[in-house]
Amino acid sequence: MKSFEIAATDFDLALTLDSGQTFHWESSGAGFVGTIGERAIRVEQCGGMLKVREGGTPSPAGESSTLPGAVAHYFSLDHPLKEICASFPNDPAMQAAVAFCHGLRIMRQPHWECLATFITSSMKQVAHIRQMSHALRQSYGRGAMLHGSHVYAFPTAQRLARCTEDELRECALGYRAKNLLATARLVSSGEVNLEALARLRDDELHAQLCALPGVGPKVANCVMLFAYERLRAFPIDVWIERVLREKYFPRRRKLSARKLCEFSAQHFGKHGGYAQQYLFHHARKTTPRRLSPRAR
DNA sequence: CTCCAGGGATGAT
DNA sequence: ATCATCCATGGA
Repeated sequence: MKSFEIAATDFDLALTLDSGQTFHWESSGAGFVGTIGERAIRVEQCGGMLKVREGGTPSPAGESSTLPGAVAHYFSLDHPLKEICASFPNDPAMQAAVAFCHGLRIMRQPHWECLATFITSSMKQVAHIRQMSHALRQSYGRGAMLHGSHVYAFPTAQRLARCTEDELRECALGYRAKNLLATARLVSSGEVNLEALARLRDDELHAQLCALPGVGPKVANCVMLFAYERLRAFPIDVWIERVLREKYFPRRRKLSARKLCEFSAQHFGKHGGYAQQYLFHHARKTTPRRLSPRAR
């Protein structure tokens, strides 16, 4: 059981983990428990420091990197956040989002874990995506012990490829099960090499990801941004589309999705993905939830 | 009960 | 090339 601290300035752990880019970290007292790849981790922020503990069974393959290095890499503590924010356009919506999201970093997630999770994300709220992620992990992921409780890694493509569609449906995936299974088999067979895709240019990577079952432009951009460190990638979901239309094109009818995509690509610059994440999280956390029918 | 969610695949214009 | 429809599931 290893334990240590690392410095983390301009970083807000809770904000980052709650921003809708990863879906498996759970609160544990003042900290969080989850996995970084195959490693079971507890991490707690104390000012500018991260207290980290690694739990349970070491991974069978053995991790090549040191744990402090893996944590710093996973949370992208090396990203120059001030420079990134300074590159954003200077408009009111963006300023409000930046003020709201201080310390939010775009993480570097494992390729397969991120791809598989976002395949399950279509037409699902964040809470539902978390449920599906946990179900897949508990059913098919490798378990480890941490603080006397079980922590599960995300299942490998090889493991999911051996499942039936019905088995995946038991994790409440619905129609997404078919796509996840098909993509898992492509990755498992080696027909698609997710690590090799990292060498491609942005447009080529986007095209290759969109060729996978269950992956369209939006999911491809999420995977590019959250797993391949393509900080220009700008996923447009229902929230961001709403923000763009309301804040950047008020009372303009007939604005195609194509035009919104072109606008966001040119307006938000080389770190557009960061800008997108700030706008997304700000909108999601400040938009009042609809009253329940019962309350009215 | 209804409405909607970090969409994508498919088939019709 | 754009547009409509369907797809399962569960919170609010």
